[in-house]
Amino acid sequence: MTKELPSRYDPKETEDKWYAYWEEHKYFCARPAPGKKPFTVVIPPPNVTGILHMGHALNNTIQDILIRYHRMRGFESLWMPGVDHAGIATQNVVEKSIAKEGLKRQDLGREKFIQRVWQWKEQYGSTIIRQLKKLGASCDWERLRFTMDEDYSRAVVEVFARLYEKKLIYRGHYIINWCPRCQTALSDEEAPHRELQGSLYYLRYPLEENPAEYVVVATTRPETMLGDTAVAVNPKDKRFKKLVGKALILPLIGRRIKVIADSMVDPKFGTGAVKVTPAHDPNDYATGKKHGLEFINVMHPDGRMNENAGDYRDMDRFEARQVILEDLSEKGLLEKTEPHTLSAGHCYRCHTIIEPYLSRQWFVKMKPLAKPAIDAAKKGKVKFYPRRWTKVYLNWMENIQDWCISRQIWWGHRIPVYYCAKCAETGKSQIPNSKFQKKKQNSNPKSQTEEAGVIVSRVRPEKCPVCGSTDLAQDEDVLDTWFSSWLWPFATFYWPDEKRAHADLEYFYPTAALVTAPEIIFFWVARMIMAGEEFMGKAPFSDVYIHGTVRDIEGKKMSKSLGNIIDPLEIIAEYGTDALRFSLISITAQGQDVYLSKERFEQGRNFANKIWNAARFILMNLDEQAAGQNIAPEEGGKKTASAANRWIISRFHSTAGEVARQLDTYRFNEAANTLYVFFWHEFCDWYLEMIKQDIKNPDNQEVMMAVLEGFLRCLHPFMPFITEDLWQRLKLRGDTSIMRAAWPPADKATVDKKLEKQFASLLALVTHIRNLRAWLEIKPEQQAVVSVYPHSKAHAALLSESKALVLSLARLESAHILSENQRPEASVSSVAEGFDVYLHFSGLFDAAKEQAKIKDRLSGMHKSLEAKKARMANKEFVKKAPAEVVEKEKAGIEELTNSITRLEKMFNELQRGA
RNA sequence: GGGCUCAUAGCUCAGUUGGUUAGAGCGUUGCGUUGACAUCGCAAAGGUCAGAGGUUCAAGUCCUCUUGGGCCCACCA
Repeated sequence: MTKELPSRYDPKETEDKWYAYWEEHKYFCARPAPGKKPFTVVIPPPNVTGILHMGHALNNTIQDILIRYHRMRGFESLWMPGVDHAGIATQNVVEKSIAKEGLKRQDLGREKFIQRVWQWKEQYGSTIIRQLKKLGASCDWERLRFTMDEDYSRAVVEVFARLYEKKLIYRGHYIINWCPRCQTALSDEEAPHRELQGSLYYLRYPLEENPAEYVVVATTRPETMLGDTAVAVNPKDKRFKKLVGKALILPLIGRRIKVIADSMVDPKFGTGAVKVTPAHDPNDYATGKKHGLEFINVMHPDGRMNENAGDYRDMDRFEARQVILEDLSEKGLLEKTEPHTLSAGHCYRCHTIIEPYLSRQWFVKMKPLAKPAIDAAKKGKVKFYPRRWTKVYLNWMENIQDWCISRQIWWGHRIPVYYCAKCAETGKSQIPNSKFQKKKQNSNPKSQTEEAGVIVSRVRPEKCPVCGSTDLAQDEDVLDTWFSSWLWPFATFYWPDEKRAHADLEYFYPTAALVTAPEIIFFWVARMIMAGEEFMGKAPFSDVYIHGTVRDIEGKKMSKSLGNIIDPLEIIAEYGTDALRFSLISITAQGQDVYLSKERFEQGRNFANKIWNAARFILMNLDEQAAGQNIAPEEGGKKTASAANRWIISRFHSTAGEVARQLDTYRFNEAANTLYVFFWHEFCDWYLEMIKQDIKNPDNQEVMMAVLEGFLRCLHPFMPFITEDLWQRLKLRGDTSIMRAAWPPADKATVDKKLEKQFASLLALVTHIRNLRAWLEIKPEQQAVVSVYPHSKAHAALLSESKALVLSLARLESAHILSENQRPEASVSSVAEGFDVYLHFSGLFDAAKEQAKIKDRLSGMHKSLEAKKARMANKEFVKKAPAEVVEKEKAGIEELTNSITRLEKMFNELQRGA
């Protein structure tokens, strides 16, 4: 079995091979298992147009670690994968692709266009899945879901119908966020505000009775003045008191508009007089409703001015702005222009400035849905990691606005609403069909009334249930993509199809943890909690882990347009998947953004190589007899006698326990770091170096192998490929894959803290000797001689047991053990914790230099000792600090005093000698 | 306007619920030994934990303020 390995780890040799092996053996599959606890994670479904970026890489590595870790801990671990149809994004991509053929979607028509989208999906839609597999994601691929699948769509329609029946969905004319480029309505979340450098324009509106007088209004969007139907002032504003009720002539259009009084106007802003455009501003809309103003829409859906815009008709909104300003200026009606920073909504898909636009849309009434979801977070049924996101979540939930869910695009779930032309004409409404609905209606007669001719149906109705007409037309709009995503944790289990869903949904829902980025909290996390509470009666997950945003080294978000992208697939090709995963994880502190540069991945690659070479070394030196033994560190610890072996076994278990604790609390970077330090520095730099010269010793054989094997299991969730590969080469245990092996159990019996501490002092002794050697420039090949005086019997015992180790680690010919008051001639001295050490040295060296060195150390030690003494002298400290801490201080004083005494003695001896 | 977050070694960052002389990676300096690894080893230098005040026996860690970055939310036309 001991085959010669190359001296460098080559990820390309292992990754695809082992991934195929795992898939073939169905190790990723999870099925309800009685007696086993489930551990479920649903993937944040990437967009079907997605290609793997660093954000995905981080997000999915975290999930994979959780899943693999829990799988090894004996949970039935399910990672549910899937892809999101991403309405607007996908439609945009396909529109771009047909544009190459000179086609617009309108040229194809709805049906053909949607066919093209499906074609596109068949061709490119699995890219992201392939890439996730490259990343090592251990999803149960047999369950792969797509939000536009027939089953999934059924859930979407069901949810729409239920909410409509509960009167939580309604249709209405409101100001919504409109993207003139995508030509669709957007929810508030889809139109994030960005700051802009703009101007505040002061416009003069002449009085009807005396055109020489005017009211000055300030605006940032002068083109909307074409739709003005009033000017508002604050009723308490003395400046305008006499103008209220008077008429103004709207310039350029010539419309007669009134001056109205409304307390919402801030007299301190601008001129104190506000133009009111009820069809193009949410505030003005409210004012318009309140005062019964006219709503005049002046824009086409594509952002050009419409027939109400007079001479500006068909100009783009920004072009119209310029021309209007010129025209006003010409007429002397542009008083002044001031620079002004404003914030405006931007389309989250195409970044176009959105237009507040009056249109008829479908909405979800959110307040009733939010309530249980707020409770869930407040009662700790849903916990955020880091905790601070709870506040962000609650703040949003408590101020939640109704959700605009209709989109004027073609790719998505078509709204399950049908209109009966005949009923609309005659004004008959759909007959309420559920008892619940009736009750609600009665108890709240003011709730919205049924609209005539509107039929909401789970299946396409043959004829109108009211009048029997077959003249039915389905709503042209589709639903917001997030209206399907919010059902993800249960719709993926075939809800509401009870037959199909039952066993899985029962077993795997609610899920354990959701892993996502902060910008998704409102879009998705909050809404999933609401949907879970509403339709399942339970929050969909108990933990939400929010990781940081991946940024470039300057802190900028990675984006194509900035050209600062680091492509994870490139990193995989260059450094390997394990390196990518490990490096990403080790720099991802809980809740902090990740600042990334390519060099960061060297650390991961180097670590993989280090592991590879340590394993190579062990395999090369393994006796046939020891090979194939079924030894785990769990068992190995009790058998072995040598201090070094007991030490490394104890350290291994301490490490495993610590890593488990860190993973259980989502401290991934700390877990990665703990494993790194243990393996590299303790296992390789110290332990393997210790046993090197006695490597054929059966105890050593057993322990080095056992610790390596156990370590590989601990590391597997982080670096799945190299760990599997080496584990297979060791073949120590009966399992067929490291994935099937158990995470090392936390066995406190094998952890010996006292031994660990004592052993550390032995290692410190070695470091001291090496330090002296380096200081005296003793060549490595030159074997030195030391004399050591141990401060206690325990130290003496440990030293004599492990003398051989010290000799080889410090490259010594011999080490004499001294009794008190012996100082060898021609030596240079130092004091380690628990030992005086004298390095025999007959060459030239400067005693003064040595003294200076000792003095330097002494001053540091004195400072520390004084601090400790002061603490112990403080009665409050002794009284109030925990006994453990006081004990520690006491021991520290003793130790320090001892060391100081020893050092001072040396110092004085040197003084005398000089 | 409200909220969150960051400031620790030359650089990039860790540092659990306060508790030895504050850590890592990279970089720097010196030395490299019987072939696991130069993608390596050994040793070393380098920090008044942004500033000021407070709470506490004890503060990098908790509180307040200041300075300077970043982010999110909000209907200032």
